[in-house]
Amino acid sequence: MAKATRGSERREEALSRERIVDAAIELLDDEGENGLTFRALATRLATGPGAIYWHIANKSELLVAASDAVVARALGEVLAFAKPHEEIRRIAVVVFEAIDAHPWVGAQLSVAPWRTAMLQIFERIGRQVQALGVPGGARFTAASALVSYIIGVSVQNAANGRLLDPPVDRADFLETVSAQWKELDAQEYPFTRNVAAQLREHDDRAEFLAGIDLILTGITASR
Amino acid sequence: MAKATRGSERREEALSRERIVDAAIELLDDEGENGLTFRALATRLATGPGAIYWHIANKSELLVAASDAVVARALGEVLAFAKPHEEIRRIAVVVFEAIDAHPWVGAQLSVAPWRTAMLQIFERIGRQVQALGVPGGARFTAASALVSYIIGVSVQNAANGRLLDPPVDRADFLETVSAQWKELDAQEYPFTRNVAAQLREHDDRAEFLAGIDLILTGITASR
DNA sequence: TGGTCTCTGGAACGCCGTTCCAGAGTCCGC
DNA sequence: GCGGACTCTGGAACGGCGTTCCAGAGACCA
Repeated sequence: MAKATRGSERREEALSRERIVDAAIELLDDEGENGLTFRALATRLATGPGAIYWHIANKSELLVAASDAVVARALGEVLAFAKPHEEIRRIAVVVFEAIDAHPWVGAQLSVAPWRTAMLQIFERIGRQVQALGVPGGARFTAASALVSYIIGVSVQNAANGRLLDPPVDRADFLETVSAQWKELDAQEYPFTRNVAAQLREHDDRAEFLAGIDLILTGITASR
Repeated sequence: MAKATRGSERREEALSRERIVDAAIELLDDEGENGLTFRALATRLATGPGAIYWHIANKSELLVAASDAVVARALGEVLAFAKPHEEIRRIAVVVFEAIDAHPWVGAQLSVAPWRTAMLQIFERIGRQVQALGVPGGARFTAASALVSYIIGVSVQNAANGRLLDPPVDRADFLETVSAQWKELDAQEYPFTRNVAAQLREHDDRAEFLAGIDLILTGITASR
C-alpha cells in the first residue's frame, strides 16, 4: 500500500477506496438501495466497473464500508456526558437518526451484523452500562439487550420509511395505516383496532426513547 | 377466483398459490435466501417461470406470503396461557425459534414490516400487555417496544447464523469471535474486550429471554 | 362444434455482479 | 536514458437474475 506516497496522480482525482465509498453513500442516499450498481457508481466516478474492483473486493464489502462510515460519523458526534443514562439515550438517538437518514444502513446492519459498525455501538453502550453500576455478570446481557433494541427499532423505523416508492408524507402514511387498522376484523385484531388512533398520533422517536427508558428502568430495578 | 370450484385438474396436481408458496419455503430452507429464484422454483414445480407469474405478482409478494405462512404457523402453536407474562414469553420464544429455523424470514421482516406477519405478533403481544394491567395510554408504547425487541433480536440472531457460508458449528463460531474480541485494541474497545469471555459462554435464547424480562420489569415498574 | 376463458411453460429482454485483459501511466535498476 | 515491472484503468464479455411475452393446450359454455 505505498500508493498514498505517490507524488503525482494520473487523473484529476485518482480513484481510491475512500472516494469510492463516499460516492457509494451519495448514490445510496440519492437513489435508494437499488440505485447502487457498479455501473452507476462507475459512471458517477467517470470510470468503468473494472477499475472499482481494483479497490473493492465486491458489493458486500462496499456496503459494509459504507455503513461503517455512516455509523462512525454519527457516533463521533456523541461526546462523553456526565450521566450514563444521558449518554445511552444520546447514542440511541444518534444511531436512530443516522439510520433514519440513511435507511440502507439499517438493512445492511441486519444482513451483516457484528461488523465494525455494530461493534462500535456495542462498545459505547457497554461502557455506560458499566458506569451505571451494573455488576459484571449482568453487563453483557444489559448491553446486548440495549443494542438489540436500538438496532431493531431503528431498522424497522427505516424500513417503514422505505415502504412506498414515491416518498409519501409521514402523516398521510400513518393516517392510511391507522385507517386500515380500524377496518381490521374485530374478532381477530381487537387490540390493534383499539390502538389504531395511537398509531396515528405517535412519535416514532419519542416511542423509541420510551422503550429505551423501559429497558433502563428494568436494568436499574434488577440491579 | 372460481378456479377452486373446478372439478378436474389439468396436471396431476395443479399449480396454485399455496403450492407455490410451500415450494418457495422448502427452497428457501434448503438453499438459503439466494436459492429462491423463479427458475429453480419452476424446476421444482416441473413448470416454467411464466406459469408462476399467473399466480404470484412478483418475487416480493412471494417472500411476503412465505414469511406470513411461517409466522402464522409458529403463532398457532401458542395456546392461551393463564398468566400474561408467560404468554408473552411463549410468543417471544416461538417467534425467535421460527426465525432461527428460517433465517430468511428475519431478513424479510426487516425489509417489509407491518405486513400480516408482524401485525399478528403485535396483536398477540398487545392483548397480553393489556391483560397485564397497563393503562390505555401506555399500551401502544409497551407493545411496540416488546415487538421491536423480539423482531430485532431474532433477526440479528438469525443473521449471525447466516454469517458463514458453510454452516459452522455455533461453539466454534463463538470461540472465534470471542478470540477476536480479546485481540481488540485496549484503548478503543475496553468494554468489548472485557465481556469477550461472556460472549463465548452466553446462550442466545436465554439472553433473549433475559431482555424480555428486563422490558417486562420496566413495564411493570412504571405502571 | 366453435368460441372463449383459464392456465401453462418456453423463449426472450434488459439489467445485474463479476471477471478478463489489453494497455496507459509510473517507478526503479542499470 | 532506457527497459522492464508494477500499479491502476476501463471497456467488453459472461452467466444468471426478475420479469414479460405469447403461442397454444385444456376445460367450459352456447
